[in-house]
Amino acid sequence: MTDAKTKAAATSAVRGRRSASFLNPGLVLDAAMVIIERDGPDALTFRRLGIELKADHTAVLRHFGSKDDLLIALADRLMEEALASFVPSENWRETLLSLARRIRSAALAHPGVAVLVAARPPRQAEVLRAADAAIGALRQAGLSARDAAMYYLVLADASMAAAAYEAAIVSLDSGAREGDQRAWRRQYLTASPQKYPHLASAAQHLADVNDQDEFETLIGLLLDAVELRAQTHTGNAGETERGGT
Amino acid sequence: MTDAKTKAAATSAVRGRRSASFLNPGLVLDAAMVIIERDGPDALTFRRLGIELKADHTAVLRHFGSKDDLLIALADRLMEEALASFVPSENWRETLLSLARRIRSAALAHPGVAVLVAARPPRQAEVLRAADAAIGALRQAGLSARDAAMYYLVLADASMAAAAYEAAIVSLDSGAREGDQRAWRRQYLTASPQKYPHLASAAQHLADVNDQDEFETLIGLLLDAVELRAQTHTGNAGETERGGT
DNA sequence: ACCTGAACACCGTTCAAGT
DNA sequence: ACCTGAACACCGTTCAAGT
Repeated sequence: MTDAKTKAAATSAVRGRRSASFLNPGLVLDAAMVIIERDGPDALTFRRLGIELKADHTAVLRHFGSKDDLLIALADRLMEEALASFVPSENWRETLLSLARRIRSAALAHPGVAVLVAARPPRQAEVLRAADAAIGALRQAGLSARDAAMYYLVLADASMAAAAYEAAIVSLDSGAREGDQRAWRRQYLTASPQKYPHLASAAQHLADVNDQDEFETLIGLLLDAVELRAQTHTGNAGETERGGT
Repeated sequence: MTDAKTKAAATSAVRGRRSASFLNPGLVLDAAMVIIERDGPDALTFRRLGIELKADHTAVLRHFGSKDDLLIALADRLMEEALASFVPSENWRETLLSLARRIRSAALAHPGVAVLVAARPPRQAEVLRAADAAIGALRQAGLSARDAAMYYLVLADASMAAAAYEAAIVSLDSGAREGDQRAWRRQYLTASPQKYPHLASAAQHLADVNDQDEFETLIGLLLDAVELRAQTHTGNAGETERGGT
């Protein structure tokens, strides 16, 4: 890192120019985040990047081979931002809850980026650290290595999927989002109590739920069930009773 | 419906032509589904629709005002397909499990469509019927109307989000998907056991998990936790102990 | 009432040319 | 070693014109 910077500075000094290149991957990613958060995910184009960076729109291709490469790099940056300040707690539930909340916060802080990159697994050391902490927490709860692996995947993917889903709705242009929301509320609030008695009796409660409560409830339910299974297995004999593969 | 068809037939008879219009919304949606499943979600363009329908690419705009309108109609069709054959079971867990599985099956049968439309709530009577059955199942489990509303949303959105997440990964062009998969597996299978002891001990188990087992585990955990809370509340006094609003 | 086709303002990516 | 700018093969959407 420092080495590369030094070398770049030396090169430009030798050439007697301000710099050999005024663009670098970090600057491109900064500009990409700015564009997405300011103008939405659809606004991320090479031509807009060119304007933002005051360079020709094809110059970016010297640092990222394609738009897909740019998206993968954005995924890494988002995950790094989500997990950099994470520290495992002594309490295993706290550890897992903190990870889930960090994923959601990062996705909602940059919904446009989250929508673009949710399906791309990051290639980032931070993720290994978080995965290790999460699996450790599940072992601490009393689960076998195999169960811990499965429940880690369920928790991680459920958090990612729920966060991306919320981000996708937030990322719709506000016109479409409000139209959708209004249409759906109207539909269940005015549903026939004869045809849909259960829906009608719960309709007002449905309208009252907010997204954060829903996410917290989702994670809370999953952790409750994990805790229940960990206790059951411990109570049985410290081994799962299901047969091997 | 029949009325409109009759009128259209009469018009073409009067005109002495084969038909007043050879395009209609149903034909356009059929063609859109064919294109997406055959060539991927990015291939859904008006020009490709024009070729598929043997019409000018702007003719579609006579039936759907914009591409967004087309996507909303596709969302409706996908949800209708998922829920049309659904019948509630006497067992509340079966009812909820069946709904979750139907959502996943529909999304994986048409992953390209699912990716495009996951964030758009459908405006479809089938969804009201399913929501009523799901909330009824939760009441049957012993939950209050408010808890049933919350848990319905959690279950429905978790199913949708997980199905859309899986569909998004399936929809990546196979080159990108395999590269992602390989990179991520390699990362945790070769992770340093000193730095990441818990991850290293669970790595082989992580590699063995398949997507369907993961989805079933997710829904199983959620239903277990819902059952646990329903029992707890019933045991207390038939009322939740938390304060109002 | 529906379809056509030209046109407009955009895309990502390639490639020869500059410095 | 990096940037430029023309070019190519695409997009969604509009609009005057046909039948």
